[in-house]
Amino acid sequence: MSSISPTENLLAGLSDRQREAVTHTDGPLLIVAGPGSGKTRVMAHRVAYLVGEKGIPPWKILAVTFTNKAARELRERCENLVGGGSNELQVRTFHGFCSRVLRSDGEQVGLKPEFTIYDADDQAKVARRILDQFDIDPKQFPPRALLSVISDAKNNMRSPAQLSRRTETYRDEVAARVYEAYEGALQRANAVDFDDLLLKTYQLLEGYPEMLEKYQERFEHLLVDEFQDTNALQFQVARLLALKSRNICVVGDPDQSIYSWRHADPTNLTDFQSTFQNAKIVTLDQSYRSTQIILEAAGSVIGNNDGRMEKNLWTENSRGTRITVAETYNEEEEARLVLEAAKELKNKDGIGRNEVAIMYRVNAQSRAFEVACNREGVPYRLVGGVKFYDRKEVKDILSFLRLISNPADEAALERIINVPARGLSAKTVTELRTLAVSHNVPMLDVILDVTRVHMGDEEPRVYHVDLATRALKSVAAFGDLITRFIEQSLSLDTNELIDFIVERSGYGAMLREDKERGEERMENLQELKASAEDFAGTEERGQLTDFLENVALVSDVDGLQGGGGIDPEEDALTLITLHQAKGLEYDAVFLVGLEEGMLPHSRSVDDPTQLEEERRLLYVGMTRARKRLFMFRAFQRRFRGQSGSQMASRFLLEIPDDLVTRRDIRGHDRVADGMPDPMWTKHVASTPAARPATRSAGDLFDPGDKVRHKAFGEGVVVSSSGSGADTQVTVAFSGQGVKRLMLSYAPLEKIVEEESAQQFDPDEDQIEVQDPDLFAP
DNA sequence: GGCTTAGATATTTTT
DNA sequence: TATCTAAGCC
Repeated sequence: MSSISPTENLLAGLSDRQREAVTHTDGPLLIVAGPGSGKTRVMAHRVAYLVGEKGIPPWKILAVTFTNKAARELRERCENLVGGGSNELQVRTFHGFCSRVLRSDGEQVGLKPEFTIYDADDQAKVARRILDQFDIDPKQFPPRALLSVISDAKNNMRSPAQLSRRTETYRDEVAARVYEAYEGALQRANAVDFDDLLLKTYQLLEGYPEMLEKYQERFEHLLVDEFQDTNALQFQVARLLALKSRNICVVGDPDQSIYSWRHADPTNLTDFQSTFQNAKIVTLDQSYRSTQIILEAAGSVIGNNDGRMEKNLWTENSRGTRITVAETYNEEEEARLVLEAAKELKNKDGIGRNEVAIMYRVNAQSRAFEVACNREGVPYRLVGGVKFYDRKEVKDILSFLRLISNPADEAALERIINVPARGLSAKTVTELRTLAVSHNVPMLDVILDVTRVHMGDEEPRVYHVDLATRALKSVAAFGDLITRFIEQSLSLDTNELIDFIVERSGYGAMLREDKERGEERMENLQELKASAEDFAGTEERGQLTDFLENVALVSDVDGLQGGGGIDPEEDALTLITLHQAKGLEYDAVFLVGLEEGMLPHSRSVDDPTQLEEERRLLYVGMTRARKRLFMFRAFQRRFRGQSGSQMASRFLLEIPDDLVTRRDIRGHDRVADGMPDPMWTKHVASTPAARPATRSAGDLFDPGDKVRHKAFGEGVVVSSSGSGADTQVTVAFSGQGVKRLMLSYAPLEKIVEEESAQQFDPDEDQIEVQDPDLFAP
């Protein structure tokens, strides 16, 4: 314990606003925290203040975050401030907290304590099976889409019956039927999906007053992080917990709400204020992170969103360097130039690779950067990618564990019933399943019934299984295998159990057969074993459930790096999606792919609401940067094997010119070169007079000219912009709509008089300035 | 029962 | 381009 007064110590380095947020401990509090305003710091100090100054026991404080990473970080910072006893502090993710509640009190809502948490894969499998049963064509009703309707329903707290009552289309009706069957399947499997964790917790608190009281008594203070990304259910759970004490503190930034597609509902911020009347509002708008220029630019972009909770970020940091906006030819060059710039940052500005991130809208964009990094020998860290627990072999062995822990877990059973192959065909499995469904018992019960008789039990079978002797034999063998596993699970630590399963199930033998990837897969299983060792030593069945819960809820396993894992110490560039970048910061940030269709994403452009979310996404990206920000755009991009060219992102036009340095393909300052800048050329017809005097290929296409394109047929030029190789031509094709084409790539013919025309070679990289006379009749 | 192949399909994904 | 699924074949 420090000799200085704890409070003095705690509040010392805080701004007035931050201090206000930390010390307002009675009643509801809303902290609107801009990027880089020190919100984690405030939350940690608040907890420390509650414990140290207000004498609240740590176990009576519940802090909920969205990610495990955020939870870990907050916990660590609290522990540093609070010291002893802080390990009883409840810092959890929403789902982690709910899971905890349901493990101890879930019986009330129909859950046994060993319930399984189904992941997206399991859900899809359940849905597909139901479609099969109902004889619904999965092409017409993709399982994903149905699951999304189900998820919507759950998030609106609607039961299958309620959903079916408000169906409007045939699709809704199908969804309602599938929903009902889906719920039945999960119920039978003693399983929940992620939405259920929240929904069932809500139902528990809402429907059982003694439960509500218990948890309200337990948690005197509640903190909720990233409040702008909470969904309706999460808000309801938080609301119920805090209804009595009213000691609830939520922290969020509506401008960083980027998960509405996952039911996040930013109106929770206003709902919060009406639910908890007289909530104090503290706005943290001083950034300790970014330069003035970066903040100004980000501010002017986000300023284009309507109905915002106005908030002007400011900083005492230096003005900083202008934002570099660069345009490249294609994604390859984009990658090359980004790496070049990163190298320069390292050499000239002393910004190491660890402090540099490349951020993009969609995962597929990482590819060009990976290729370039590999070619140049630049180490990189790819965030995301195939997760360790998503690997096939890991999932397979986990399914054995799940089945052992929860014998009703049907998704697990079906995954491994015939892996490795043990003579249980799809037909056999269907027979077993049908029987199980009709008797409303877990499939494993039927299997074990067959096994029992097969092993010589005199008593006749309970279920009438209509299968050939050979199949029955296979079923019995499998049942026997699982029985042994369950027996072993009572005395073995989970890591030992994994060994036992791998060997006895034949999985190990199967991997040893596989010359190509077997070794690698076996190594992954060794890693799985290693991760289970952390849980060893406690009561066996409990440790198995804990381990499985951890696997289900804690997807980002650090220490379990798997493939592509890079030593955290290594000086490597970070490749990351904009979504994943939330909450992180780097000295230098490269935002790439700033084109219409990419950012904003093409699926968002015709919905103003979604468009605003795209803008927030860019805002999040921009505000990750401490010192330097680069924004890249490619003229042409290969996407799904096809290349096409897009206009520059509209968002680029929202950044004031005086905050920006523009560079062209060759890295030249465009303005200095006196070149017209296609990126800033608005998409309107240019008058001949506005074009540069120099004759170039671009001038060959004037508005009104007739042209022919290999794929699109004949059309009329609407406008052209840029010059030389950079020329873009907009053409209205009959029946094909208006297309924007890169002259140097588009196989575009000009129709002069009758048939005389010039064809540009689409494979030519650079187009030479053509003599216009060539086109004379 | 498992392998090969054609055909379709394609944001973001904290849990 | 890559990835997945269903169907087709041995």
